[in-house]
Amino acid sequence: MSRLSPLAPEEAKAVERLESRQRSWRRGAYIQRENDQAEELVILSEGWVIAATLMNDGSRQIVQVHLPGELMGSANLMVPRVPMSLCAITEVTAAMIDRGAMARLLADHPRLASHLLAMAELERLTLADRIASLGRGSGRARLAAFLLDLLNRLRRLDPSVTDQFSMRLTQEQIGDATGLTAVHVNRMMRALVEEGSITRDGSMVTVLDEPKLMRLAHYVERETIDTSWIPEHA
Amino acid sequence: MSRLSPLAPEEAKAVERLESRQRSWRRGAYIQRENDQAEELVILSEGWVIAATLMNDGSRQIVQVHLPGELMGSANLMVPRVPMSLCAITEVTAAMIDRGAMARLLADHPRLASHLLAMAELERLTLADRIASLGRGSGRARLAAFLLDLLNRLRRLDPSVTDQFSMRLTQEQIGDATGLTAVHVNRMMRALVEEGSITRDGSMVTVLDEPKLMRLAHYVERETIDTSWIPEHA
DNA sequence: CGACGCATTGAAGAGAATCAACCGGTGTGG
DNA sequence: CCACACCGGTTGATTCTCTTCAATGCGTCG
Repeated sequence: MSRLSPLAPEEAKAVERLESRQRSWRRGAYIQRENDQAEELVILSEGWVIAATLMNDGSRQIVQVHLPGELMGSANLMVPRVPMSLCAITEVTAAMIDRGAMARLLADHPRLASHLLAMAELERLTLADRIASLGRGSGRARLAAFLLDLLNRLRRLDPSVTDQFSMRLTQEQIGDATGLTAVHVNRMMRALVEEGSITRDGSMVTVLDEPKLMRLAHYVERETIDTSWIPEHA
Repeated sequence: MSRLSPLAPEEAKAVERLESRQRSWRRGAYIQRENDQAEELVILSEGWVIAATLMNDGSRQIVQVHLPGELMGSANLMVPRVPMSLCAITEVTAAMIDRGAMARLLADHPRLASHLLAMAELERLTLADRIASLGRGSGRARLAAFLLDLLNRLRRLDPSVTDQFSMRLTQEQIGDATGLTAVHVNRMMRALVEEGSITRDGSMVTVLDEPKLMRLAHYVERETIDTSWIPEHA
């Protein structure tokens, strides 16, 4: 959260207290299941988590891939049932935050609502970009957008990341995220390799021609967010 | 906004003052253009507006259809450039809200940030549903979901709406929203008519078999939002 | 060793895009 | 007032992307 705009010391302390209740999950475990009673929000500290919804024909759509540091299930604050399953796709540790505790936090530190608002708006933009990618855009384009999104978010997380990262999703999961079948993901991945955009070595993906990928994906780099509108701390 | 949770009188007054600067646009006019300097948010009072982004291959993706009462371009508060064009598809009147005025409003009435947060989260859920619809789901399913979404939102807006509404988008625009071509929208629309799910008369669309449409669309009715977490007004 | 998860590859089929033409209504300028 | 252009909807024929079904290989783990 502090990446957006500095917190006052007592705000930071209050947030930290919330994060004390850490738990861990192994690969494949569900952190929250769709339609469960929504009691808690989750802050991801280690590992990758997917937010997905199951459709009544058995297919699955992965709506987001969460990386460490992100707040997950923020809608749980205000809906009675969990809208999307959260599933650990690697070893995961995360902090569970009670819905009531979150409400108290906002009551005690009203300025934090603005921070959450900024995060929510940012994610809304990301989702809008994903809608554009899914609605228009070939399989190759969707895949390119998906890879670039992951790469850029990992860069923000760890500045030592340059042009490669370890893909922690199976091709089946990539398909569920991009709206393709696993088979087609495989073929498109291969196509990206053959045209020289990327290379692969095991789970490692290296981006060779980023401008080309960006063009292919219609990728828009979202500019840094302006936080000057967040009220000053008293 | 007050539909979510009652506002204190002085909050309501402050919000109303913001909405005083009304303007109107004719069909087809742009209210905001992608990449413009982001100076203002917009509250829609009359008419329909689409939020769309243009891709570099010339195709367009409509991310949202805005109905009266909605806050549009809320991201403009925090990004330097308008992320998505707002285009009037009917006669439109709306209130322009200066970004600075919005910031002052949040500073003076910090509780309102919670309200905005609730609205943002709600829209995030809507966008997530749209992602699921676009990612998985045939043309018919996407179209069904699109129609049901509009119908249900119009119902919330005007309780006298039961099973029909006037579709204000052209088939080309429906295609841009559902990720299909205009031609295919036409065929799928026709298919929905032939299977007895809907009928059409001019721009009027009547839903004949709503349960069937909902099954087809994997439609999930989002439950009412819980606002008990919003801090009490002092 | 055998089961299983995951990546890979081939062949066939379905769904959607593309290209092209036509139609009715509406507006508009001569 | 009419001719014409234009927009939006409709339809047919063709092409292509992606899915589906099926089989194989490879590494890991019990």
